[in-house]
Amino acid sequence: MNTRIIYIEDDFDLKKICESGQCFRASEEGGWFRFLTRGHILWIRPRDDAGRCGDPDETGGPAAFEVSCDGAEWDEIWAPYFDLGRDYRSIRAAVPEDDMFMRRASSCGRGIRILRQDPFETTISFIISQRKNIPAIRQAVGLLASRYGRKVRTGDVTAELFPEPEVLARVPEKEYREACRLGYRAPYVLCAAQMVAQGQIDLEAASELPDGELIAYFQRIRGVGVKVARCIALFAYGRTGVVPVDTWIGRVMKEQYGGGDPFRRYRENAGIFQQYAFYYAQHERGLR
DNA sequence: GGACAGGGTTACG
DNA sequence: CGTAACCCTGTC
Repeated sequence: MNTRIIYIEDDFDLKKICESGQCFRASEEGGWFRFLTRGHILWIRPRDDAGRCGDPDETGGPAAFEVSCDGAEWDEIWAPYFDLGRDYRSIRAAVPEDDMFMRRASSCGRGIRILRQDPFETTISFIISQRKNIPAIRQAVGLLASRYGRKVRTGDVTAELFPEPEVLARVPEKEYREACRLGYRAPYVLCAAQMVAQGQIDLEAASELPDGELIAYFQRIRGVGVKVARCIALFAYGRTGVVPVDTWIGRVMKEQYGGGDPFRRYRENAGIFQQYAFYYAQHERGLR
């Protein structure tokens, strides 16, 4: 594989990004991380063993990464995908002294980025996510990709891209139920794919809408409620002020803030802190 | 191997 | 506005 070296100055932790629960098809094999989006595949690994993860004082210079793509593809596809135009280090540094939970959470989640993912993939993935845990979501989304996605090849390794709306719109609901194990979500997925394929949902035009209207627009899809719509806004359209409230975040609000909303004060970065809090809550569970 | 919860949403009362 | 039902998978 032809590779080149790129440098990243800001927070950037591949493992945490994979685990952060926004993307369900990223993977790690033999030290290489694989990401997929919009017909592109990226293999990336830290150049030095520790990478940024092992930099406790945050004063180190840029971290080096080996990547499979050329410079143009990095700039056009992957830098926006990883939201590299945003300074997460400054955002973390601005947490007030009084918010100890968020100081711990953002420190623990340092390196996470809010990915700018494909809107169709994000919509389908988060419809599937309801009442599932992360391993189960990965399984279901992977099944869709392996059955209906176009294959791409890098050397002798192949991967399946996320399927096109037109393809998913023509799959019988029965097949979603029985072969893809989607259960009651089967009609939701079919409906969403059909609305996108037929242009009733315009994923391009949606990007022009303000946050509230964008969320309402996606709730027109059956099976998309406020939580999933907010996930789409945050993870596909970069609306970092939007906070999806799931059971984990709900628990944090109840147990750490007496039922109050700890995110509101962070305004346009509230969604980023939501992601730190989500990661931290999951991480704590793992350590119990 | 059974119980329980899991990145919710819809359709009822 | 609260609540049951929805289908299936991980995890203890």
